[in-house]
Amino acid sequence: MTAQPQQTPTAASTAAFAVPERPVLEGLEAKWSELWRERGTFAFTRPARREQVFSIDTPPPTVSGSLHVGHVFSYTHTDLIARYQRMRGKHVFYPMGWDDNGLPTERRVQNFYGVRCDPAVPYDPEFTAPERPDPKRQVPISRRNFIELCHELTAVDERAFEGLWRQLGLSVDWDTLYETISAESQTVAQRAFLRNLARGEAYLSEAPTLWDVTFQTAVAQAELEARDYPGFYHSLTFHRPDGGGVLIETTRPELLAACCALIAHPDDERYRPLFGTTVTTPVFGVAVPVLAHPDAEPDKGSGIAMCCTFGDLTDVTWWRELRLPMRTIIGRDGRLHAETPDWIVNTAAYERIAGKTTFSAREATVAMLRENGELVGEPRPTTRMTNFYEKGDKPLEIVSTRQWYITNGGRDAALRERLLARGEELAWVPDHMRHRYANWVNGLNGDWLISRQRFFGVPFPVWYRLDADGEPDYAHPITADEASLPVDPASQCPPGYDESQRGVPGGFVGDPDVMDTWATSSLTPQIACGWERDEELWRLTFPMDLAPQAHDIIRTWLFSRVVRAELEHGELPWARAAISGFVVDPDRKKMSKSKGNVVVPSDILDRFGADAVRWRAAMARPGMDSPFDETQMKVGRRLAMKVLNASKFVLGMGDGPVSPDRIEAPVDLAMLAALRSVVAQATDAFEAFDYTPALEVSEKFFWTFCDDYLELVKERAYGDQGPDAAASAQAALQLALGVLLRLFAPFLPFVTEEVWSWWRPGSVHLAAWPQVDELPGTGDAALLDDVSAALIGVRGVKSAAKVSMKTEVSRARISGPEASLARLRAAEADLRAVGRITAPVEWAVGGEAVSVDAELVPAP
RNA sequence: GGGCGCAUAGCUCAGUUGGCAGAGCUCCUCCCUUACAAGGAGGCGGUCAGGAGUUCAAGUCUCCUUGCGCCCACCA
Repeated sequence: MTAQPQQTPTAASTAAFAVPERPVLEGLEAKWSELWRERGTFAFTRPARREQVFSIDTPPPTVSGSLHVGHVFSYTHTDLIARYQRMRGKHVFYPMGWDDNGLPTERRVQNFYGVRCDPAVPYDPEFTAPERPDPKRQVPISRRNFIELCHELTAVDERAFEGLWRQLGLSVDWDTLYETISAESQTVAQRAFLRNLARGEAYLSEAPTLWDVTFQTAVAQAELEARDYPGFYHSLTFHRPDGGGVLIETTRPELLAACCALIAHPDDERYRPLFGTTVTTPVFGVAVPVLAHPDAEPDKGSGIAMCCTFGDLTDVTWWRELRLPMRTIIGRDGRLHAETPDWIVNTAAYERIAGKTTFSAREATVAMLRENGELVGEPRPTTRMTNFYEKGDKPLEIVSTRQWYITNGGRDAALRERLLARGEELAWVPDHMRHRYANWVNGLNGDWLISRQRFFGVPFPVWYRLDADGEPDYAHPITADEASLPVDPASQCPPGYDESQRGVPGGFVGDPDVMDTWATSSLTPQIACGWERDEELWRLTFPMDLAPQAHDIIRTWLFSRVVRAELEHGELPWARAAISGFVVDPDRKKMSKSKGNVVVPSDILDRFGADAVRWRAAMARPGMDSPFDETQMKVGRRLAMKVLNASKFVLGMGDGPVSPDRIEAPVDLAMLAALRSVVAQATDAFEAFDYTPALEVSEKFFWTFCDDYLELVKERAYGDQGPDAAASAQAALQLALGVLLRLFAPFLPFVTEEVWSWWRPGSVHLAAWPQVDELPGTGDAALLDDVSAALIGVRGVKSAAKVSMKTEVSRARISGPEASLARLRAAEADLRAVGRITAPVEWAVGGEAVSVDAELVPAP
């Protein structure tokens, strides 16, 4: 934001209002965001009853990422609702959170400082990060040093985020800021976990797990992303006892050493005779059974597949349902085990792939197949969909590991039904988004894996007893007392033990893992609303009113919060979810850093101003994707500027406030009657959480107000028709402006606040949302339409003649339906003034619409 | 393959219960007018994706087709 000279509110000579000589948009963000902070304008104050509160479960942005224009839009959408509810008199509980824990932060710290966490390295209190980080050669540092760097960098990132949100004008209460890595959040996450554990909803299980070899951690189903991945089909020959061969096709020949069966469909005539027999694998000579399973697809490949532990999720199904042996060859680092497994017959062959990456092992295996004549034909290129961790760039492997899970209905039909029912109970804006939730819940294939083999996160508050051989007893974890939370089992002892017993037989060991980020952020309602920390706050804010977010995280954040609230409280965490669309590039593609089409939000805020950007955001309806287009920002900026100028004009005439009792002119009453309808429509739209029509209807009125009404009454307001006529116009103008500023306040918070400060006490954002009854209803709104039509007619004549609008009209005849003419007669004086019509208007009944015929005074 | 959404002016989008096709931007013409030239006024611009049906009447309701987007599934 560029520093701007303060606008000096110099009172105009004739007006009582503090209207600046030349109002400008520049500097309003800096001025008002600072004043709102000083005055605590958006501070949450606690009322007596829950119904007086409107509470919002703000998405905590990942501070290790960068905010893009899509964030700006969706956070603006929430702010529109927040500001409306506040003006409706609600105590708006609108916290901000920073999601700073977890793998994204670790990754950013690694890249930013050129370090990596190595738990084996001792803590170095003197450590300073490398001056010139080399991303290729990351310096190994201790866990504690690493976590310190995470805190250091997130603090910097969070200041930048806060600055952007203040510039955008989000009306959050910064005193209720939370961080997902804070001690308080850790306490909530650990407490909720211990409750889950006690109720049997959390459990430890050794099972095949989706594994990212780069980050060396397990990942959850919700974090998968299927991508196209190139590969090759290889045809391999397995050997039958009778000397014949069985042809199978695979894209992953490096898993041949992990093969534990061949599998075909039970009805497949080609392979029926083989079921129950044994074949031997090529290269490694391992005997494996030929089995039947309905998941085998006869028309895929050769119709018979090799099952390995594990190539894909189908392998896992077969392994589990057919009770096959576990033959793991890929380690957590993505390399093949260095030691030759005991099931391998041809050990010399395995030694040629031992310790290699999957890529090298594939080449070596194919070479051996070729040498043996067991490769049929040549590998054929193909592209298939492969699962990746959404933040990773290598395909996921499946390895058997011990992990913590939380039940989510993926393996429990009854729980799944309960969660589906919650999705139905929830109000969705827009409504069709509920299908995405149901779609996801119905597609779950397992419980929620929450443990990550990482460092910067919430530790599991459990320890394991070590038996006489030093083996952990995973079946009976020692849990922390709730009163002791948050705990770090890596540095604190379980109850009844001391530090000398750590890691020794008969002693204990702490759980080494941390919870996934989503496991903490699934508890944002509990964190923000003070669950078991602040009973009064909890009672006033939970369940919350609104869960705003974009549609990409319905399956993660939205669903996981429903799960945790259902398990812990047996109810929805909020009444309503409001789903924002994405900002896409002009080609309708999702914006992403890798495509280089990301628009930097601070840039557009600096160039167009926050009100203009917010205006554009508000034009994107809930759930609708919206292409980025700079020209649209200019329209918002023009509106903000118009508000400034029109307000200056309205407040600059006369001698200050004029009582609404003075309003008598039919034109004035007509304008106010039309505004009544605008207020009603805008209110209805906001009540349905549909902010776009609220803006559209207000804006449409405002432009007519400026272009027609303001022009029409200008001369009268200056006093050309006497003091009473002037008073009527001035009072109507002031009354309308007071309403319009409040209608625009949620959308254009800076410019409306600026104008409000010229003539009204307090903040427009704490003023009451306009009511229909504030405006007189005695006028005939149709008069305004007739006047607009007549004005367009007069202007049309002048425009067609290509003369100035100041050109005098010597004779004007207005024709139209009788009712319209009757209304227009009441405005004749104003019409003649704005149209520079020198003679009385001639009225001619006829036609369905108002039209104007005029003779112009020739230029001298 | 399953689910959801979208298709209206060159572009971005409105279009309530079926009742004369709209706005803004762009473009063209004009006007430096005492709130506003980062402005104002006027105008050009449509086979409502295609087809069938219901109806006095369909952009709107029903069915089909096509195209686009998103989510999920899809590693033999």
